[in-house]
Amino acid sequence: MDVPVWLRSRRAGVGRPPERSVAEVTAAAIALADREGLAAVSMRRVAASLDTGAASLYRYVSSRDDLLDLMADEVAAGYDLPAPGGPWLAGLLEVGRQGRTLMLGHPWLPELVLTRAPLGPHGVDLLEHVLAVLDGHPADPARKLEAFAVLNTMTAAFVLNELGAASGTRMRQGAYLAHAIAAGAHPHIAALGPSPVPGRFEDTLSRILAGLLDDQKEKP
Amino acid sequence: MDVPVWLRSRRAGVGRPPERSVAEVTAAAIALADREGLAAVSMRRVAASLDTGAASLYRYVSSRDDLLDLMADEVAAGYDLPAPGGPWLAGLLEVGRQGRTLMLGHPWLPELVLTRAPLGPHGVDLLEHVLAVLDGHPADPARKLEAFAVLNTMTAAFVLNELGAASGTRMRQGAYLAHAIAAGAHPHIAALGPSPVPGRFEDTLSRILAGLLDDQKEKP
DNA sequence: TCCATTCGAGAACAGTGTTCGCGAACGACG
DNA sequence: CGTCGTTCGCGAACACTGTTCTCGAATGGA
Repeated sequence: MDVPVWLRSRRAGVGRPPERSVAEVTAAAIALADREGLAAVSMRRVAASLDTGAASLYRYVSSRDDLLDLMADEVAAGYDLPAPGGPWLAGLLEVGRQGRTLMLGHPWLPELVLTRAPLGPHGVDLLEHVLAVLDGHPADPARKLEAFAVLNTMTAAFVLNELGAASGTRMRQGAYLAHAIAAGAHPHIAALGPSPVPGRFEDTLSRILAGLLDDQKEKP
Repeated sequence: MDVPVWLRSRRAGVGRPPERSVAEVTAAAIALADREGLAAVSMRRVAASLDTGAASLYRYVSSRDDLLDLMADEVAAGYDLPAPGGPWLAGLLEVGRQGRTLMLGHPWLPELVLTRAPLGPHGVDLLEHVLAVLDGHPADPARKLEAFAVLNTMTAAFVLNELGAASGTRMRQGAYLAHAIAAGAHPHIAALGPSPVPGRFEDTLSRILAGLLDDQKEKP
């Protein structure tokens, strides 16, 4: 289909009524991903967790990618957006904090956020909220949109690193780094000392957003 | 294997010599990805482009993921790193510029950079260069490492957007955005006007890096 | 000339996303 | 109640996928 997943035509009271709903399918896929990771979310496995066949899912979802988009947007329903007000940076940091919590609870989300940018209903709500937070700010609309994208991207990338450090994924790159140090020829890397760990999330995000938006010498 | 791809044991002059090399396999995979995208890089298709069977590739590469890591690092060989010197921000911006060019030439790269962080030999060289550029800078080692990660992540994310805008991928989210605007209830989004396009790459990157590193009130 | 060692690669396994087609189930209408 | 148009469920099939097993072939050093 050419049309986005979220506004496909609804039924017209005629014909056999469906036994399940898009929301149920999405919920099953999210539960499966939470339990066994994104790779386990195959049409057959999702269908099996609903006691049905893989082909049936295509009545609710037009492709696996659609299902992934639905999953991401559904999790974005978990944002608890406060009324905008107060300093804009604090408002954006709150969004980042909540995003990080959501992603830590659904470790498959960062990859989805980083590689596709589908903006379903809840994503649009989030964007609306960010724009509201930035309401009095003098920056270009384009720059505000950019700030929204940077906020999401950096949060996802940060959480991906956090999760990679928790599992042993960090070991693999660390192993080669150690080799590169031992081989000499990389003095600055060697001078770093023993694996300095990246800093706090909020501090980093705050600096980045401030650099992007808090420029006192705005273009006239 | 537990050990990274880049330092697996070399041959010992005994037995039948291999007919191909890791570099050849990597080059074939890169050529295929350039031509038909990352999804086309299957073991069978890469093998076919080398006139051999899929199983043979496992003599050079221990998994498809390994091959992807090799591809990413091989492209990173294309950086032309100048001697460090001059203002650090200009040095980092030059790295970003070159990274963007590399990624625009290999549209499958951003996804790889965003979702995995394997740091092969050329990635390590790049890190060494960035640390050299940042040599006199007073920031923590951890923050310098973070700046390196942010530089790569933001470049990849930016190029991914650029590529998505060039193809019709942008249409899909734009379509739903338009619907959200028409439905009311999102006044700030509606106030943005007709699809403001994100700003220039170097300007954005410059602001972000400056915010991250150029803080005059460093912690004592 | 052996022969340990390595390489090449066909065959097979256990999956994958997606499409087709048909029987079954339903709401509205007569 | 019976019919009818429409929709749904889903088994079967297709064209792939990554990976492993296996075994014959090739090789260079002794």
